[in-house]
Amino acid sequence: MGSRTAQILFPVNVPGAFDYAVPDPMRLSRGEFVFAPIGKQMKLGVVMSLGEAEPGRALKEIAEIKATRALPLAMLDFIDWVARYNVASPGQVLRMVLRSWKALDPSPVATLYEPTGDRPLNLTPARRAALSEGGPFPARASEIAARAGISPGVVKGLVKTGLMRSELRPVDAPYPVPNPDRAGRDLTEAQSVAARELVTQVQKDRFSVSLLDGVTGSGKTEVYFEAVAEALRQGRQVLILVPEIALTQAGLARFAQRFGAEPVAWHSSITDTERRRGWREVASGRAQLVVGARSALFLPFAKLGLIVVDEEHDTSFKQEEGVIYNARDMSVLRGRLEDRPVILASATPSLESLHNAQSGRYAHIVLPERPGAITLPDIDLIDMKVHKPETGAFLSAPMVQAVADSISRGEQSLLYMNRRGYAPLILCRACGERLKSPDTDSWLVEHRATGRAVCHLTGFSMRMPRECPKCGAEDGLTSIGPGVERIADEIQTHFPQTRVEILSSDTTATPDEIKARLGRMEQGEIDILVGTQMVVKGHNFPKLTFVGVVDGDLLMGGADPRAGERTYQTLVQVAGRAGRADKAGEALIQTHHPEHEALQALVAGDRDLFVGVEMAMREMLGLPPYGRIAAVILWGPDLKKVKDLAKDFVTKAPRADGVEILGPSEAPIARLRGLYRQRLFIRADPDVNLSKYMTTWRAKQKRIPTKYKIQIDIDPQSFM
DNA sequence: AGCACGCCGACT
DNA sequence: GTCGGCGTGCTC
Repeated sequence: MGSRTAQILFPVNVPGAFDYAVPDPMRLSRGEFVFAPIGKQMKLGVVMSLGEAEPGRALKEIAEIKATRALPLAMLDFIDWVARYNVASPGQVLRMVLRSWKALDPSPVATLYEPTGDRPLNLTPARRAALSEGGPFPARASEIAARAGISPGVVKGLVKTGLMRSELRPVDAPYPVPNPDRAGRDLTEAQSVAARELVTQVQKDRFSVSLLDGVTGSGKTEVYFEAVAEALRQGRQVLILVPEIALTQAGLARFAQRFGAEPVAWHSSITDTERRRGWREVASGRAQLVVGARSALFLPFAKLGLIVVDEEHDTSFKQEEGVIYNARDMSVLRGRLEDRPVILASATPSLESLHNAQSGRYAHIVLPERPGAITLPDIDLIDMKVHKPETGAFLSAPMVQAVADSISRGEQSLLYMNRRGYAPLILCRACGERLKSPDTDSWLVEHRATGRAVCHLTGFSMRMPRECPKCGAEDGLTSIGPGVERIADEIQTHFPQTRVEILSSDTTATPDEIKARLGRMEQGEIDILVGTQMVVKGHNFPKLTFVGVVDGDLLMGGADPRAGERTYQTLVQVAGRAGRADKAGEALIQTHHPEHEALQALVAGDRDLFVGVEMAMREMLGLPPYGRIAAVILWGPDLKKVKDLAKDFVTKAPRADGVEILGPSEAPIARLRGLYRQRLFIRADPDVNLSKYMTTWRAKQKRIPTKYKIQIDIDPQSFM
């Protein structure tokens, strides 16, 4: 008779799950949480699978089953697949799933107090205050005390007199239930057709991917809301992934408006309490609507009905640290494992998704522009080789003129400059020294507002020095190049009477400040807004009619094969800010490369033109979506050792047809936080299983010193 | 991820 | 002499 075993996965970075003996009376199922001895400690792990013991192999015994809800089985598969696809250990993936350990325990309870409603007689002032000003009830004694300006002891005293009652309540209350049948906005005929198609996919009750492709103002959100409503009607849960930047109160409000209940908001900076509550409510199946950043994909949904990835092209879906993954791609994977539909929505879809739509793997649902809706502005290019600004200036004459025209019409302008601070480079005229971060190969950016020199990669900052730290020359330091602060200065000198403000993460650190500034913009209290990436999303300003892109070339060049695509996507979004219902706005883009196809397509308003040219180029080079890429970054404290490690690692590459290896070479950021970085590139034909290839490759590398790391990035988005 | 083991320098 | 620094290796 064979005894039973279980494979237990621990949330630690070991290659896989460990085998344990299941003690005889224990009833155990997959997904359950158990305590088991590992080394000298007792750890919490998850039962991945059950089996029969092979004779003659001594195994330790599982100690105990934890009394908590088991992980859904689809989640176990998902953990395994995510690990394999991204060349990570399943333990690391489990650790992402278990970000909130406390969620496995029952909710903590709090004592809440409320008035019994008995007629108060002869009350002391403190007691009267507690009853009249302590509300809303029920509440904690400390909350009532704070509101009434009394001490918590008074509240407890009222319980003794019978004027208040106390009650133990779980701290983690259920979320309000969304109502799918609240009326949404009226849909046009084209929108209804698209919505019906998506609803049909939800009703089919199995895996499918739909690319919802519609320009700004085509009502994408309203259309996918219909599919969300259908999944909610089925009593299932819906996950909507949005870029981190969209997770503001304003961003969440539209979900609350449509479904009459605040959704679960999930992102990296929610409090522990919210995280615990959200995790538990999602795991129980009670929380129905989750709006979150990429990490929400690892929540243990009990009955997932639909996943929506909004702005699917957005680069913030790529996790760049720890387990490196792309939440958009992992959404499709999860949809497949759960056998549920996935919707990818975008005004500027990624070439990967477009390719999948064209080849029929995804349903392609195209929304036409809505008549009477916000229309895209007229877009023109300014050739900076022709319209050179004066030395030290960055705005060309046509750009300044366009702002002047907008001001004279009493309208607003937006200048887009995706660089924080005043100047990206501080140079010594005397000796040529460029100010750098002490342990990182990146220039310090001058921030004039705070008088500091800042490293944008590491956060290092110092007081802006008066003399050159190298040669000591006084007043030799010069600011080279523009940032938002400098552009704001420049435009202000052109128009001293206008109200110019900056919107960047430096000038507006808190959500309240952002809200306030956007509010002033909406109210027309700002004439010219100079902003970074922060201005791109959402917000429509009715009086904004001109958008100027200060540097249309910023994203081009370098090793990034998606630079053209991202330039196009960003500029469409930025230019779209100037859209108006009654008349088209205007957008001007300053560039040194007016011939670039991304810019030409933008001017022509012809996305297909750009996509066609870009696809042809990708196909010729065998790049995504016509091939696969991976990156390897090797880093450590000693330059020579990192170089040797990289060379040695390359010699271990398995032989395979259709795989090319480039490098090793110095990474663009050659030194980061004191660590030297070398980089490899791998390009493979589409039929190569690149994840498997990289796994085999890494297995050939024996252990390396702990201070050295080999990081594998499947389908890299960042090329630094 | 922990935890132990082991090999080096600064104290009682 | 030993206390403890952290670099290295292992956990079914």
